[in-house]
Amino acid sequence: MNDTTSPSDPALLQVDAPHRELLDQVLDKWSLQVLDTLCGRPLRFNELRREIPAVGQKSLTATLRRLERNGMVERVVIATRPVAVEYRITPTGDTLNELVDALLRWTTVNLPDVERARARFDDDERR
Amino acid sequence: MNDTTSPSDPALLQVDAPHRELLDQVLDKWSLQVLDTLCGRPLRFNELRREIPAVGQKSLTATLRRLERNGMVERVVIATRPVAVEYRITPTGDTLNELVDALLRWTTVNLPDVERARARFDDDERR
DNA sequence: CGGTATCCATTGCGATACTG
DNA sequence: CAGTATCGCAATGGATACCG
Repeated sequence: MNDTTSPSDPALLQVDAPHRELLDQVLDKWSLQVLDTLCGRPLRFNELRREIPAVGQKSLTATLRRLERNGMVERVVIATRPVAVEYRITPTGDTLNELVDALLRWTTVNLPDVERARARFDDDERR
Repeated sequence: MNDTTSPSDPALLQVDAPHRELLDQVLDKWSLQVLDTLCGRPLRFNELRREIPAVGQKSLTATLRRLERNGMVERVVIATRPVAVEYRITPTGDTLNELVDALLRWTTVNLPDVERARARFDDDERR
């Protein structure tokens, strides 16, 4: 109806397209939570772990490195002893986070519909 | 600055939350492309395969079933012989697709920044 | 504290063969 | 045509141990 949302070029979503690769690197399993948790206040590595209890150390490190490489978070080393490391979201990361919030709002709005659809589907499968 | 985008409740993104589970089921590797390809015109199973060459038969079937179960696409069986099956996006699926387009626009806008960030990161790693 | 290195179980997914 | 079934490999990611 409104066509402010229309690019929809399927080519950009193909697995080898750079646009798609970026989405994969930045919307993966843990990135959503890291981005959202980091939004507003910077956190240290272990603080972040506590905020996201389900993530393993290895995965969190990998996620942070990937987000840093893509310019979504900034890694700040504070040279105390032992070292402290602070992660903070970048302006670009913030714009991404707004879209993540939009996704979250979408789930909130549509979850009831979805659950009805699931119930119908599972019921039809039974017979 | 504008707070029309602010729910940002981290709990909703936790791995076990229903909101998060929905996102996972509907934004996975192949769903984005299927949704986008189906947007506008319904397609048959093999037409869809041709539109998304990289997807295997098994994965496409699984993706379509999942999307159907969540009410994002509708599966219409046309009783010819041999049978024809048509997949079409639902109104709910359409609202999701608009968000996918927003993500795509985001990558288009930010890809230059991202590539600079990557170059800087990779360069710093070298030394 | 903030990681890296290693091992190992699970999962994802393509290729292939077969069916109503 | 539109799937289902089975196999096998590669990658994901958790658990654990160790380090500057």
